[in-house]
Amino acid sequence: MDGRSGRGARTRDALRRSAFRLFLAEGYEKVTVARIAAGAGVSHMTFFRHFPTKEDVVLRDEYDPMLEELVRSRPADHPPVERVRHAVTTALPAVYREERDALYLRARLILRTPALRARMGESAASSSLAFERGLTPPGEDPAPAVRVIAAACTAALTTAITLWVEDEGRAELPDLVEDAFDALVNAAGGPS
Amino acid sequence: MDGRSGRGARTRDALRRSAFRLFLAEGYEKVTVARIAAGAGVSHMTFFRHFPTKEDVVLRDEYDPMLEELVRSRPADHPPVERVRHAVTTALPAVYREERDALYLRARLILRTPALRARMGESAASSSLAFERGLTPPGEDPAPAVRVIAAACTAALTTAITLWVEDEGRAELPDLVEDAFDALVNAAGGPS
DNA sequence: CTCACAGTGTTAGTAACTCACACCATACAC
DNA sequence: GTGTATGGTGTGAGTTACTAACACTGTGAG
Repeated sequence: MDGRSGRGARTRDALRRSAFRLFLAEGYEKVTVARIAAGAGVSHMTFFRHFPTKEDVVLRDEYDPMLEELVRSRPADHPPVERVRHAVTTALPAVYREERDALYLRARLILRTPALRARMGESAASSSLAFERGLTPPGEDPAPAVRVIAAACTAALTTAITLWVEDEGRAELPDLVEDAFDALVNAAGGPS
Repeated sequence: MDGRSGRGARTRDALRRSAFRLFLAEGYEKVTVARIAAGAGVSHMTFFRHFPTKEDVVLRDEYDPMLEELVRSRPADHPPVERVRHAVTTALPAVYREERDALYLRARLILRTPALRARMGESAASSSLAFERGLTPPGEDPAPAVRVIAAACTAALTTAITLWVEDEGRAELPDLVEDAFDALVNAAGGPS
């Protein structure tokens, strides 16, 4: 049981905290898994029992199920992009108010570390899957068009986060996300 | 000079061929870099001089500059998605006729190998950059909206390839790409 | 108390990658 | 020819992410 309560979850959190503390202080590459584990008072094997790879400490997040539910909860006759957009703009501000700094530092760490940036596509794919599922009635397979749209929405979201980090966090992420979805919706007809 | 002629390019190609032969026969994970190198008659160090990682033998491609040029060559007052779409639907059929099988086997290998799938986002990012550049006048920085659109087009393209492989290559990739761009363009207003 | 079991530690691997440095082949000067 | 750059390659030793096998411990149920 690798669940979310009990001793397991506590060392898991300790490992994550130890990892971020070290990564932010010294950079991802300079920190070995052994030191992360030592910082959490466990051995390197325990690290790998909780996170399949070093990259996963940073990349894994838990937002997907929430996003899927939020998308599903919008009326099915609304345009799919709007369903996704509404889900995101509903969920984001709450998270954003609570953990803006942590969110920014994490995004910056990912985008500035080649090894992490390289594996970002995987997180994106998993968000995309959540959108696909939210847009599809339970039991059915997502239609090809739905998969394209889900992937495009994910691309918009990822681009917004990238712009946020390039801007060094001065702009407000929810605004950038709004702009990104606007750009996506206007893509077909609008001028360059 | 790691260019495209001379002894360097020859061993580079030999390494790529050796790698694909072994990967397709035994699977990506079972094959070590040392064996790839041996198959090309060189040492493992030579492998890493030509490809920074094992994954790069499969993931690196050379289409980006061509795509950028094709996008740029379309009139700048056309909608950006159409410029990208035209570039892709122009370039793809030629490549497709010549190397359909190689293309399919490569795509399948990537999508079915976790380590390669995980790093697909990196290739996607590089195609996206090519689109951004093609959509932006030289010397200028790509506008945020352009970056969203480029990323969305890349997502459409990637989704089409994924569907092609899931379909086991029965459908024609150019058709799937057309459908994916249709879905993208109709995303804003169309029904679910 | 005992038993079950999840969580952890130890040890010993494999394989991807890096570094330092020496070697060789082609090419061009003289 | 002989020298001499230079790009490509080999050797060998090292670091680190990750895996496998197996033994240990603490906690909770009966």
